[in-house]
Amino acid sequence: MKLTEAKQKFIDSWGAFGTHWGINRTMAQIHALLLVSPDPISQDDVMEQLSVSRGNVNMNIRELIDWGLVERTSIPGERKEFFVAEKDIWKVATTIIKERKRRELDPMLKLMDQLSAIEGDKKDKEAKQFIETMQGIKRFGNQADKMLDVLVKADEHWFVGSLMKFFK
Amino acid sequence: MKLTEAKQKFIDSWGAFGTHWGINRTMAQIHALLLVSPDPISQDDVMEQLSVSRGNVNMNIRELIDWGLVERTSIPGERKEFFVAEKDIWKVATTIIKERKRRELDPMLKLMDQLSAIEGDKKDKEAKQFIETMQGIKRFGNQADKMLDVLVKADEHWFVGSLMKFFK
DNA sequence: ACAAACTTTCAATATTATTTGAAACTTCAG
DNA sequence: CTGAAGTTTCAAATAATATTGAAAGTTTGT
Repeated sequence: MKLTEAKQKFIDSWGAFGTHWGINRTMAQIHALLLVSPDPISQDDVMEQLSVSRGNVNMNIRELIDWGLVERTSIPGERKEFFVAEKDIWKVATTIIKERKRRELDPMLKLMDQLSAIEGDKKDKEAKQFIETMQGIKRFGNQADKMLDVLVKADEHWFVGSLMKFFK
Repeated sequence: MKLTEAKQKFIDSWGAFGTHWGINRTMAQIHALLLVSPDPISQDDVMEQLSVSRGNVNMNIRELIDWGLVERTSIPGERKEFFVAEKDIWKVATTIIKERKRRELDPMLKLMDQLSAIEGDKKDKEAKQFIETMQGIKRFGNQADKMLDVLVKADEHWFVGSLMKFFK
């Protein structure tokens, strides 16, 4: 396979992969493009290479920056803005974990707290089952939360070295 | 909060949560409904409680069964089929992890293998960076894969006991 | 074999999510 | 201050995805 073809395939697949995880295709594709671009690229570059509109590129790059996966940068002598993606996959992954935890897991756990505090007869089968389910999710979520916290704070080498041994 | 209200809130939130993770809203809602139903329920029950069509319920229940999260069951004396969800959240989570690993992570790693085997000059900056990125993803993915394998095979008690200590 | 009860399928339709593009806004050099 | 270069916004258009519902298929009891 030739480099250009491989790049295209990576961008397409990363985009498809994203859609399975609730990330919009274009955002994932822009991320992919930036991941395989050694040098900073501009909005116009992205527009051209992915054939998407200026507005779309602008919005999605903004979101990627918001996630902490992409940075603005400038090139001396150029008026335009350029962008680069974090290339270290460990950092990319921990950033994503951190953000999704904050945006989705944490609020979900807060909700479980509310929901397991319903008023009503604990003898009622429905109520009993409901409270148990909510608490089960809460307990599990808290464990996952703790685990991910440590994971995110850990250094890659420590993780790969000590922890991976643990994971056989 | 009253039980009925709490149930509804849970179903809605589980549905919204699902959409952020690439799972369609109705499928997640049906799952939620089954999670909080102590007894098996029929397609008609789901239709009524969620106000969705028979076809929709049928398709989404089928998919939930395919994922291993829901089971068909029958009630003596009843002609209809009834359904129950796995209630143990640990099992639910490991099932989902197993399935998504198989459906998404494994194929992605296979692709990375192909893509890091491009022909071309390793001196070329673009090619070098590309190969490095692909291998980085592959390495990370393999680690995650291994870790999730152990997690999935582990027993909850072992996990919570021994491993959680490790995760401070 | 018949028909009632129930389940499945899928083309048409509705809904939701994404994308466009042109106008408004900002920045900067001269 | 002016206008060219660049960026952002967002209502409208489009595309992707999910849902409906009626017809076809299946199972079961008599």
